[in-house]
Amino acid sequence: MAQRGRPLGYEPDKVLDVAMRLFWAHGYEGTSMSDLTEAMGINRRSLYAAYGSKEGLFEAALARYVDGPGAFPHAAVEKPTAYEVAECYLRQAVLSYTCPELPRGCMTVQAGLTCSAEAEPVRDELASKRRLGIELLTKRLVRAAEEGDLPAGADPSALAGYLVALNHGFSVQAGGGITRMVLMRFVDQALLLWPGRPS
Amino acid sequence: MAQRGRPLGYEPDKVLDVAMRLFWAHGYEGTSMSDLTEAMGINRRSLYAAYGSKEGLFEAALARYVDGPGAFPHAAVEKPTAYEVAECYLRQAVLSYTCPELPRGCMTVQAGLTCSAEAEPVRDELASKRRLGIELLTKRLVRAAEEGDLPAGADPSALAGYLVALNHGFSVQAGGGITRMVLMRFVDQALLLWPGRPS
DNA sequence: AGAAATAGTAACCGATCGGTTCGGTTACTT
DNA sequence: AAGTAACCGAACCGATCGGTTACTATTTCT
Repeated sequence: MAQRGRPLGYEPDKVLDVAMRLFWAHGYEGTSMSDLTEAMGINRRSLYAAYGSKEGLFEAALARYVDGPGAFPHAAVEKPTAYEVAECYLRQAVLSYTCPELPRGCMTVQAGLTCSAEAEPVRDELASKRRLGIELLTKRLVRAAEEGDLPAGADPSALAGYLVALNHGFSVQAGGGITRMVLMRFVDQALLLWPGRPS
Repeated sequence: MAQRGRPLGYEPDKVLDVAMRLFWAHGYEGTSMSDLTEAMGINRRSLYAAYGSKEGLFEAALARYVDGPGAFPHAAVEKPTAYEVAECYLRQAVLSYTCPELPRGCMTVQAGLTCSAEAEPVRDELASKRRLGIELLTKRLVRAAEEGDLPAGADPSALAGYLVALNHGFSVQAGGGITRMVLMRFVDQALLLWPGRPS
């Protein structure tokens, strides 16, 4: 049973990528439907047929982000030692947030920290995504503590929150124009302080 | 020469405080003129007579913020040792960002990380204010290094950027609903790692 | 060939955006 | 009493907001 009716006139992955970049760079409320349809090269009606609403499109774009440019934390927690997890997490964050081909910063931070009352569901969804990041690192560092990979008495969940705070701070700074080279020096500094390292 | 004509029907400090809180909680573009006039309890005309434009009002509100709730970095850099500077800076940040009587987070982070093209001057002004925070801490830590208050070889400017990144990350997390108690544990963790401390 | 299904386009919807202008009123100084 | 300045609500500006209606175009199935 082949597909019936007129085939799509655009490539879904490509136009969703365009939407992701717009929301990432200008935020949910800072991006208008006209901005989107113009940049995506598709008609308003086609967009609504595919995603139902602006919020629906945003959710699809956000999903694409966390599965693409924002997926590096999942790679980081695969590293064999806690130090390597922290190093990979922070360095990949800075590399991603200052990639010349992408908007600056982390989409989950940049796209909607605050908003009008109408967009609160979007803001809350972003906050929820950020909390998932803390949980991901917490689980990994709890395991590290069990494996004796952290100094005795170190608090895995506090360390996870600390790393994520640094990450989000780098997003803010990258969005504000701080360069990759400078941010990487901040990372070097943080890694020098990692527990168990000579200080 | 005393004042002539009818006196102001509102208290400038109080209505500006209301505007500050609105911009802080909902961002520059997430706050409409109708939101502002309604909450401030003054007429649209009076608002334009006093501040000229929405952007003018925002600038006044932002100035009030950095001179009020956002002034704690200036107190922190007065502390006698680098460690006390860091401790005061981070703890006051978390206390301020989770104050029950105020919007969550730091206004310079929350009020406009991203925006539509029309509001770029506001976004850039906020980024500029954040850069001033890095400079303030850098100057203080350079002095600390000169005084032998930091381990030999420590990089004052990188440490400053690191502290500010943590600060901004705490703002993001506070805005996302992480509680004061939890954030303070993240601060404890960061302070345990401060260079020169036993790890 | 023709019906069914899906995607296309453009014009249009009411609501709201930031900002302005309108009289007309009120309060204080000289 | 005269003059000055700030108050008020409301109506209005063009533009844009997110979302929809009516209609046309292209494909596959029967």
